[in-house]
Amino acid sequence: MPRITQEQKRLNRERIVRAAGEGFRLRGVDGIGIEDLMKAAGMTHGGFYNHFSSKEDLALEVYRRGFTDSLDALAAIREAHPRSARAALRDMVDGYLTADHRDHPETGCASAALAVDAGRHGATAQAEYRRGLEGYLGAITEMVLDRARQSGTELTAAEARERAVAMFSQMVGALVLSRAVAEADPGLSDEVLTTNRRRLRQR
Amino acid sequence: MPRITQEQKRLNRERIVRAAGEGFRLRGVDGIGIEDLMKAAGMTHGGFYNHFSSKEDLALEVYRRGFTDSLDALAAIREAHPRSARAALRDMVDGYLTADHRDHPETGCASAALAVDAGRHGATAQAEYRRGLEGYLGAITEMVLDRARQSGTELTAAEARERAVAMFSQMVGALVLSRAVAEADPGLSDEVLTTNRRRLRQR
DNA sequence: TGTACATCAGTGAACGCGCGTTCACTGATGTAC
DNA sequence: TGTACATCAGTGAACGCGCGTTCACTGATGTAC
Repeated sequence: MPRITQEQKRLNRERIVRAAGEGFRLRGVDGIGIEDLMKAAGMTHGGFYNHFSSKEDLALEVYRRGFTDSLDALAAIREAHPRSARAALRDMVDGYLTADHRDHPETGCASAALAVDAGRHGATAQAEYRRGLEGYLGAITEMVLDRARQSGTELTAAEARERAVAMFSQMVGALVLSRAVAEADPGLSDEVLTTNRRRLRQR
Repeated sequence: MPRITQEQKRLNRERIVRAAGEGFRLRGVDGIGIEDLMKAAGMTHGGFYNHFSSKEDLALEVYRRGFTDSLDALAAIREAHPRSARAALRDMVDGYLTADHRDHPETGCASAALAVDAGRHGATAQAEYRRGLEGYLGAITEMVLDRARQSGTELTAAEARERAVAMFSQMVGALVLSRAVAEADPGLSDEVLTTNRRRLRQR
């Protein structure tokens, strides 16, 4: 059957990256093999090296893309509330700290699912992760500034950034902790989500 | 040379658990092998199965012990400030969110280093993790209650628990994020630590 | 536009390595008398 | 208390499996004329 169209090749590569994005989030970079990833992408494992020079190379691509979906989602939330950054922030927090997000790391935030992996996989991986994190923090900072502006409150850019960093740290920690006990203690897991949602809403 | 004393066997087992505690925190349960762990414990790999029935069995032991050191440390902090829970809480946060703790996950908080692993390794692992987490949250809740009592403020147990959950979530998230970019962007990594330290101190 | 040939993406077998686990062996420890 | 024997913790080789990676092959695509 091969050879295939250049366009088809591009699509196939895309499917590998997507499958890896889900597999790595769910089971960790070390927790899933190339054969399984390629199977999930609908191919056999041999062709992998037509697209990537190594598994590590693929992991870097996944770290690089990891935040783009999240940033798109954030942008959509902001567009849905053009006149109220307060409402947008509330939607962001409420959407982030849900049972659904906890139960589906494979399609969720890269920051929470890949943070520990990135920390362990060296400076190159971290550099990609870092770019996404900065983008995310920057977007939240803007939202915090918008909210202050819209409510007529005084707020320096530095203070807004501080709030964004603290807010996002709490969001990530809450998601990670709720996942860590999700199967063993659903009640505690839910408590972590709802408590953090409520308290983050109070800011 | 073998056979050895029963007491010596107990000590050897302890060294394996300690080495695994550090190795798993640093490189993940899937990231380090039994040969390396046994070498770190000062033995050859063959004897491993005199102590544990499988690697998973060892991982459970590590999860089980993971929080005891942290809980001991917390108890020490509380004893150091018998009259001021406010000071104890400040010490806890300041000690947790340091560059030293970030740079040495192998001897640090199990919650932050093993959370993602525990989430991925099924209900048995999570059950052990959960016990430690509950202990930690319980201790922080008590400290928050003590602080309110000492300052003459009204505070329900439920409200104290909420504050403890939110506080610990933020601490874990901050540590995880700061580790995820530590090598690639030390400035950002430090910012995450200091910002969260400052904001947590304001509660 | 048609033809002839080079290219190359996917296939599936194979390689080599490391990992978790098993095993025969050793000899000091534990124990039964 | 002493002796004779069973036990069993550590050693290091070996096993089997899965993983990341390589490779010969195929045949449709891309391209040169």
